[in-house]
Amino acid sequence: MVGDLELSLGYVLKQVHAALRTAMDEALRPLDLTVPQYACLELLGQHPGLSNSELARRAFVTRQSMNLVLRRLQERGLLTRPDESPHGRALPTQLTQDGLTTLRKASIAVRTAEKQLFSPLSQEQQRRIREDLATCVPSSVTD
Amino acid sequence: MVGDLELSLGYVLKQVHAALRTAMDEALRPLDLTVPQYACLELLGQHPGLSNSELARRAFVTRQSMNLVLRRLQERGLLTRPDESPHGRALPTQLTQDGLTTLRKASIAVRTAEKQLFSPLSQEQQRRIREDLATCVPSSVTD
DNA sequence: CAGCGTATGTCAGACTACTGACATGGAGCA
DNA sequence: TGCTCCATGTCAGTAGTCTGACATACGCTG
Repeated sequence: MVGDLELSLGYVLKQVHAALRTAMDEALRPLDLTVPQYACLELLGQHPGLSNSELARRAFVTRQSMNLVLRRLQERGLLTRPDESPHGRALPTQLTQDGLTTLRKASIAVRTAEKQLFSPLSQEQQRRIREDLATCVPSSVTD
Repeated sequence: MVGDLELSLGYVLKQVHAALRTAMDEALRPLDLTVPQYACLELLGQHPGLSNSELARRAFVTRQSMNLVLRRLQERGLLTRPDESPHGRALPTQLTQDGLTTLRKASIAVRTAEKQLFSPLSQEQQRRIREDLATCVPSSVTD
């Protein structure tokens, strides 16, 4: 009993997260992409050569789940993985030209949806929330 | 390409949400409760007599999913549903004494975990974030 | 050099949540 | 009254994610 659920930061966080998820789903549907798939592309766009495990950590899913995501995207020709590992067992992943093109479209769609969701807030408010919330994230994820 | 993912409010939101989810899972495990089950109990604690569909909406899952949650909790004797509907088809749900007891323990555990997660933020910062984020939530959910 | 611990990729099984569908009960209206 | 529309509860099938497990590859250390 938190008194009132609306007064719980956790509950409000969940509300906004759910709304964001729905908005992203709708924005990505025309591109035939799921949210995890988009997350994978976006991560690879900013950090080319990331391994399956690294992608999984940053997308907040397990290695096994990300593995399936990678396979689907590879079958669609959006990314490539080497057959042999250059070092250790990690297989560095790269976006293809098609992958980059799809990412650009998806990124615009998602950013538009996100922008609309947070439109009630000023840029200053958004910046403040982002910075404040970032301090709550364990640094192990940020590196 | 958002420039930098860390600068995307959506990504930070997802990070914090994932951290909260993990913290809640760990806090609830000793009580043998999942997050959706806890959400169900908490909602019933604050709004006794809520129907399956109402619970589903407020917990951000489908009616079908919430239906399974209710059954499990009913089998465990934490809540009761009437065999016949007093009005329409909606079956108003009530917590049992055991349900209330469990809810109290769970609520404390969750609140403690939540408190720790947001400990880097002052009360004033938490209040501000909560109010700001609340303005982004479609009012249809809040009613 | 051999052994241990750790990290990665992958396979298999179980579980959870979702989509689609159907029947039932009420409210609103011609 | 009879009809439509909507909300609810529930059943079945599907897809996604997780846990558990195993083999492999590297770094460290005695």
